[in-house]
Amino acid sequence: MDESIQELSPRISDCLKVIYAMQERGQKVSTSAVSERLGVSDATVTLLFKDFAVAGWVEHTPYHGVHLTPLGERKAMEVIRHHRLLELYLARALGYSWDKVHAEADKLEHVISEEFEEKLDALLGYPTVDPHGDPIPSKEGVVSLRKGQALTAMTEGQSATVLRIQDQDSEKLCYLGELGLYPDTPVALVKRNPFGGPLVILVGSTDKQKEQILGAELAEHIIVSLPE
Amino acid sequence: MDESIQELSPRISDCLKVIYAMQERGQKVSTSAVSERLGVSDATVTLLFKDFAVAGWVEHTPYHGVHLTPLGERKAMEVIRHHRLLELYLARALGYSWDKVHAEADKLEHVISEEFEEKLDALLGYPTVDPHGDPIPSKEGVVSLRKGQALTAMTEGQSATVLRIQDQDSEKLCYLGELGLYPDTPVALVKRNPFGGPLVILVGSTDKQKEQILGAELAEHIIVSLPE
DNA sequence: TACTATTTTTAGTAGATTAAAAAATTAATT
DNA sequence: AATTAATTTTTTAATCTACTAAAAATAGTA
Repeated sequence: MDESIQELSPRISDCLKVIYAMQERGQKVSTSAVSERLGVSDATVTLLFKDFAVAGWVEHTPYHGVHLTPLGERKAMEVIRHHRLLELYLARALGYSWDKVHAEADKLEHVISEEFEEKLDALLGYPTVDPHGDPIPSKEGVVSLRKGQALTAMTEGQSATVLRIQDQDSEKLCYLGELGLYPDTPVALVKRNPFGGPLVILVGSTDKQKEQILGAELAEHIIVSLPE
Repeated sequence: MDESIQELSPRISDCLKVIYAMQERGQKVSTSAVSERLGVSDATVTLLFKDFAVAGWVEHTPYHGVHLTPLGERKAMEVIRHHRLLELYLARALGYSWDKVHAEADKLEHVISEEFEEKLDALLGYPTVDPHGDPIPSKEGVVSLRKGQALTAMTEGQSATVLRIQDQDSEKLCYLGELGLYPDTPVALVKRNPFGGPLVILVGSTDKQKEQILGAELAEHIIVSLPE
């Protein structure tokens, strides 16, 4: 009767996550970009795109990639909610460092029940952001997007607060942690070197600020919010 | 080079668990008995038995089933340790009722990392029994078996303590919970009716005992320890 | 128009599973 | 004991799913 996808296999939910993440950053969601991120062949992604289109999760324009439909976005939200709730739980309740939560959550998210999710949610006090500052969608699939901009877009002398880190690479996160660059940390831009050169920033609250140098590559993935 | 099984797929670890559980109860581990418990065909189990034999986990006598080698027992212990640690964690930390922990642990046990296991272990204070009274093997695969006997083997008038419940059926556990029959609960046998009839028992410590009637079928799976 | 990139299609591989056939075991009957 | 019947297990051949390499189609570009 129903030809569409019923249960979300790990591959399917991973693919949904990738599509959503790319779309969120305003990138074109092409076959090759997704295949590279998932570590599978292009052919596999083409087939996934077709299945997703049949399920009504994406609009698929052959040779031009996909973009999520409202239904697909809801599906993606379910997956991302599981993932981010788990990340926060691992960090808070089990003492995981923030650079390790992603990999563990990636495995757990495929098997936890709705009941498990609800218990986590309650235990964490119905949180709205994960350890990287990424918003946790509500049960209904609503995200409270906090407006921000890349650290690289700040003007010299400006102050702001770290909102989120859009990178899940363990080593990079580990390094940023050493610099003290966690969500909710105050930062100020001292100097931006030309030609995509490194930034000089002040990290921490005014009483114990520390000057740090940060490559533009990394800074691009640090989202900050300016005070009104 | 190495033909033997490297990573434990869910099917493989589930099969190991079933073999161990049957062997622990002194039952013959036959193809059909295992296939029924796993919900797969006999042919599948025959193939699994062969793989296990090649890996050195079981002695396989064709047409006569398998029994675990010391190596196989160690492998089974790893799987069971994961499972029982998770069960206890779900009950203690997330407030799961004891009749629900089994199903959730069954899914989680296949994906958790060694680091996750260690964090659970430490957080729970290096426990030795799970919510059903089943022993949690140590990291080295050692189980501290507490001697006991089925409730049905008690003599009338005798007192004892519930040691473990050898049943993972959610509904049965739920019912036993209503009767107050948890591990460490004192019980006394008042009367055993003939021909496998129901037992009359006293449940709870002497100040607030309650008389209950219990079918022999259920009582067979309740293991108690007699005082010295 | 021709060349390069990317994407899709096609045909086929590999792993897990099973239905059905064949073999072995067990139990019953003579 | 020998024979038959019933049961269980194993083998075989085939299916189904997820995946990919290579070929074909399409899009973008000089």
